[in-house]
Amino acid sequence: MAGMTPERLQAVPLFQSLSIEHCARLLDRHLESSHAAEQVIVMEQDWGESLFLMRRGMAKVRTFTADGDEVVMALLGEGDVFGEMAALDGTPRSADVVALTSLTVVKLRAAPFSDLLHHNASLALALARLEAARLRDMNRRLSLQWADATIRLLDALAYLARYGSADHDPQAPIPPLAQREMGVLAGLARETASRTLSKLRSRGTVEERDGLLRIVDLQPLIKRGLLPPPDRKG
Amino acid sequence: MAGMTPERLQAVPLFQSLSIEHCARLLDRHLESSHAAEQVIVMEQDWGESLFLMRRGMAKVRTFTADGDEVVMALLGEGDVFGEMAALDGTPRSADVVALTSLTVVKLRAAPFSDLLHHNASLALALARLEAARLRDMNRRLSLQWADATIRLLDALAYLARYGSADHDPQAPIPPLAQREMGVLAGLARETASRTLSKLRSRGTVEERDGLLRIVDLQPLIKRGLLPPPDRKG
DNA sequence: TCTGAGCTGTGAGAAACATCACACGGGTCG
DNA sequence: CGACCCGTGTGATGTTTCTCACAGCTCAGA
Repeated sequence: MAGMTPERLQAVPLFQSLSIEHCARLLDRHLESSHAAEQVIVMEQDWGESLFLMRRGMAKVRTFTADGDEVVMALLGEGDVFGEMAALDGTPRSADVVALTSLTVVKLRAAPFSDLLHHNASLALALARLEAARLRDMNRRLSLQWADATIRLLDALAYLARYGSADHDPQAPIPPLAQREMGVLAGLARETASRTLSKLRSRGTVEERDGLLRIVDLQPLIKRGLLPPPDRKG
Repeated sequence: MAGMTPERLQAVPLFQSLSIEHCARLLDRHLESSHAAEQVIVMEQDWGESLFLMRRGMAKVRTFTADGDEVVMALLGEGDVFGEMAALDGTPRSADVVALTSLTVVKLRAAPFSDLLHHNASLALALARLEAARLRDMNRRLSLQWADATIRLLDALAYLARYGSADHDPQAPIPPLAQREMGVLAGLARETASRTLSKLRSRGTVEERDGLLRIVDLQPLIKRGLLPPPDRKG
């Protein structure tokens, strides 16, 4: 994949309202780097100076609770921007970002972004919309607290599928992850994830082909309002 | 309490960057209304046309899961703005707002707010910051999924205290709520909330005076990173 | 080819909560 | 005043999930 260009930056939803010149300014002294799965990309102390753009691949934002349990706060996929909250209000963040697949990220300087935010209402508005979308997603995840293991795992799989595919398709094939990863994402013990996955497979709700998992039947999620009903395009 | 004025609107954090004239414009044809505890203030279908400001009191934003369990997505206190997400992107919201205490809200028209957002970078930026702050709060609540009943309830109480007091003090006295309410907020059955509350009382972690609950010992929350350590002001 | 590490499947038991059930007490409204 | 409603405390029991334990498998490297 070729390097980052202002045109490619402008294609990112958050930056769509910016001129090419502004995009070029944001790319001043940027860094592009690739990482293997399981590598830690951003650590706690790195937040604040930079803004990141996922160029390719998938990652998770995670923290640990006081007693050492891992909590996944969000997934990041192609085109996602992160680190913008620290740039917004300077609050140090107690989370780090870890690659789930091999991936490429672009690291931008926070200062010019911050400057632009103060002068460009469209950019600030796009950012507010982005945060609002994330908030909606969190609301959805919060309501999963009351769901059983089956739904939680299925939702986690759909979540992985959406962030793993460029078009956010919940039925896209899911990159091979250890059951421990899926468990953490769904808030389940590894053993429970294993048993639940077997059940989903035997029911035909999910399917494994060439080592890739795919959700066959989205109905259980749609019924619970965890996914919008499928588009009926004319 | 007297009616709403542009000056009072400007005192709200979100609107601090606006001129008095702009604030006055936002107040064009606003409505102010009072509600008793447990009244539904905004219903699902009301979202989108209006922007709301909590003038006095406390409310909850709630939904129901597919199998009828209530989920509290957020609390709202004095000075909080809500309904802004629907105004931002027009997405209908599947939640309603219910008074927890007697309260007063101001209903503003979404259109002038939306106009202003497109032209005023400071306002849009303030909104983005607001959403980011809410996102942080949600991250915190998500990590509670792994905590036991005691911590969950204690956190819910601190949450109530902060939104019930003007200065966001987690040790402020908590308005009298039914155990069912506390349970819902903490994600616990009513009986579990009752038993857990007894335990907290007998341990001296919380205290009841004049029918008001108050958290005496914040340490359990601070230890788990659910509250920032107390300020040491000079 | 052997070895060890890490992942997976699965059983058995423990733990934490939910659920059901019911007694008690304080209001309110006839 | 008495019947009733609603909230509370608390026992008993049920369910779900976690935890511990272990065996089989695959793959990388000596």
